[in-house]
Amino acid sequence: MARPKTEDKRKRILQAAVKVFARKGYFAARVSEIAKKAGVADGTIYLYFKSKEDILVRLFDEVMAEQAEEMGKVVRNLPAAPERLRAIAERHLRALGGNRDLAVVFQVELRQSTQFMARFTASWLGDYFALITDVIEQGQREGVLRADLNKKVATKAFFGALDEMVTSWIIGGKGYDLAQLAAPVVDLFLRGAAVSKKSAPARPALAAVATGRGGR
Amino acid sequence: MARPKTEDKRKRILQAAVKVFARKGYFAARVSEIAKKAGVADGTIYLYFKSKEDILVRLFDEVMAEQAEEMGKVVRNLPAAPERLRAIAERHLRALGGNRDLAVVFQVELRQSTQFMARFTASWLGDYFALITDVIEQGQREGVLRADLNKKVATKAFFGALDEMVTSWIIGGKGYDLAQLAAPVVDLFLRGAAVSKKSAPARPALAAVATGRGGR
Amino acid sequence: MARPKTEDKRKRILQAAVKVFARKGYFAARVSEIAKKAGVADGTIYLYFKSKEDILVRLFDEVMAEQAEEMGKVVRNLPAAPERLRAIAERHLRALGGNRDLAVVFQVELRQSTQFMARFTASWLGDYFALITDVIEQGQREGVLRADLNKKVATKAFFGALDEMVTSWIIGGKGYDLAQLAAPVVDLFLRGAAVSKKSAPARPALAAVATGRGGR
Amino acid sequence: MARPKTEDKRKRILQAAVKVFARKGYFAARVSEIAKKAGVADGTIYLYFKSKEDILVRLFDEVMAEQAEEMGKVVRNLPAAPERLRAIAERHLRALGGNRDLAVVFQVELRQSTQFMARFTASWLGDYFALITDVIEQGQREGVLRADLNKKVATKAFFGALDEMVTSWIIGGKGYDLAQLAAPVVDLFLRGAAVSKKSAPARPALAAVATGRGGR
DNA sequence: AATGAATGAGAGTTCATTCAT
DNA sequence: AATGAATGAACTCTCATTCAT
Repeated sequence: MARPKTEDKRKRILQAAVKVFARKGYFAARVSEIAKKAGVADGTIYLYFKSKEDILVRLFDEVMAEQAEEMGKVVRNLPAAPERLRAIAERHLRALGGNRDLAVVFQVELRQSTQFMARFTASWLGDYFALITDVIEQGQREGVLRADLNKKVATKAFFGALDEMVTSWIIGGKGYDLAQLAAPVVDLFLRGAAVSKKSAPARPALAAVATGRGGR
Repeated sequence: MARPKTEDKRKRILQAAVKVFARKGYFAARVSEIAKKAGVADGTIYLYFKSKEDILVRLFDEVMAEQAEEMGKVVRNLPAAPERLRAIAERHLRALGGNRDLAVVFQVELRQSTQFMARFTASWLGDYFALITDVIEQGQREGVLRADLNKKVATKAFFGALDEMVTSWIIGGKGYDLAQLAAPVVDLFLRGAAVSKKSAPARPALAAVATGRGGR
Repeated sequence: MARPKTEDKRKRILQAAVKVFARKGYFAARVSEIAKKAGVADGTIYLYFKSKEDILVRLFDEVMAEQAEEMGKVVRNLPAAPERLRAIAERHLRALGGNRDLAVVFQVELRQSTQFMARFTASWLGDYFALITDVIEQGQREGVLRADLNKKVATKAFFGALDEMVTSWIIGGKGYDLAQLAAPVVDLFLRGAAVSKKSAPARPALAAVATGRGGR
Repeated sequence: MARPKTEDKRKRILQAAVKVFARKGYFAARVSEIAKKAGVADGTIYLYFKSKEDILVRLFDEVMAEQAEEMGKVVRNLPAAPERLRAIAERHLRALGGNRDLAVVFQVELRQSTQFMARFTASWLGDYFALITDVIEQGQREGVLRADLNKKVATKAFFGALDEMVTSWIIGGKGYDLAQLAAPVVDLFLRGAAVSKKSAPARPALAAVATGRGGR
């Protein structure tokens, strides 16, 4: 029964870290404050993590591992590329929209330095990008996505759009439901902003859906 | 001509700061290193800037003021919304793609903290977003952009896509020409990733899938 | 007995500070030198004191608290005003004459600024003045001290005389016994410097006491 | 006509220094602030003074030279020791009571360090003490002052009493006339605080003088 | 004589990390 | 495993002084 208590402590430290990093920023965050919030002694943190930076790294890794697994499941359960993209967007926005502190850490604190970013890109973010690229590729093979699309550009544009939704949501602090933006974002990604040259007066039905909210 | 030497010194400090911030990151950057690289004494920096943070802030403000002005000119000289978006994208990518160090500072260092970000958003970034939103609105009025588009979401998606191009370019370190991505990004933004349903009889089945509902 | 080591460390820092302040002066004193002399790390000082200034303030407060208590006891155990004044003078001179470094800190370093002085006056020095004034008042009521005396002026003159004995002793550096000056100072304060017009050939006994040494 | 302007500048610097030292304290005083208040450039100060400390030293020396001369005159013009002491006290208190800023510098700033104090004592203060001692000695020879008095102790007590009047006046900040304390202080010094045992009815005339006012 | 931009040495303080208990 | 007192390296900024003009 030693493990559960131990695991509990580790988790408490991680949760405390999310809060402190989010409120103060990684550099201004004090290890002693994380310890205090986690209800452990300063030194105890070093029984579970190598260093302050290690806390941030593990945080990212663990959240990402969880997300990656679920993301994989979700995608596998859907057949067509558009639905898959929609599901990805929704998960992405729901995961971060559900925990503002975590979102702050992911959007802001994890981007402290080129080295940090390069490292994360190399590990999890690379996988995420690969997942999106795969779906796009599949869409192209199946003929639902334009074959003349540059896959990499499309992948980055897709991710960049989602990423910006999250960042704006954090900064805006308006508290709207982030996940609701999944639909309009994916719709825009698929159909584009321009009026389809041959399409008639546009579909009023869809318009109603796509409009709606979407705070800044 | 009263202080060419003085202005020169100020500029040298700013340029040195870009380099040092880019290589070390804002926090790890040492004021003394900036001074050394600028060829001035440590104390001299404080004749031109209030603090280390002030250097970063001025850097951002001055680059942004310059960009904002040129961005305004560029947009005013073009009539249609699509061309304007293309011009914005090109300027955006060219401005950052032309100076990797500056790009690093803008993509990474300036996003150190929510406070920093909120502050920059409030000043220049807000104007930039407004400019994009205006162009989109105009396009909607003129009937070239879909009227059922959520302007804010579209603005963020547009910016987010560009932003991610820059970030990926920095991290990739591959050294390709960033500005070349302007065309595909804008094309994707305008036409979308999906195959246009009516342009060619297309595959009805798949088209139905791509249309689908508006999501959630 | 929970923290003999801790208390010991605090005391060692205070003692080291007295020495360093006395030799170098408050401003020129280096925190690192105090730490070294106390046998602790620089940072350790900040576990016990808020700042360099705080060391000085605590030093004063703690010495004064101790002195004030003993001074009160001494005075309460003596009935007549003259004896009480004599006891005060003796304690005052003995307290500072027993530790030259401490005396330097009290006579010189603590008077660095009007703010410092005002602050100390407001706290302990005010109490000390009040004690002296009380004794003088009592003497007047009892008819041993002249009723036409301005109490406040007398209080300041009494304190000023003692204070100057200490200062001169410090600067002179001759190393005589400061406490021996208590008798002549109080004698002068009580009887005055002038020849008592009606008093006969003067009292040889007291003269012997008042003369003695007391070099500057 | 070069000299007057130059002398004027030197004087302006000295006057500015008195104000700044008094308000900020010697250490916190900024040379640039003195320059600004004197209406000269920072560098100009170094044409007239060797260093910041030199300003303080000159300040003291010049004021003291002036005072010493006048003090000498005053004393020479009076025959008896008691009158001379009264004149000294009055000059002392009037000189400092007439210029609070100067008084602050003399009472507080000049006592920054044992070295400072020792130095000043060695030069002017030593002369001042010698003057007082001489007068006391003379009084003893003439039989107006007690022969059994320790001259040095009496000198210090006399000076200390005056010194404390000034310090209290500065700290109190009440703004009463400092010079008015000369009479009661000297009266106390000469006649003492105790009721003269044999002079029963006491001298009403002197009593009236000794009472009077006398700020806090 | 006067200027004031430039210099650069210098120190208080913080805080991640360690380690004796 | 847990503690938390102790460590000490590290860094921004200030300001007396200089010197080219």
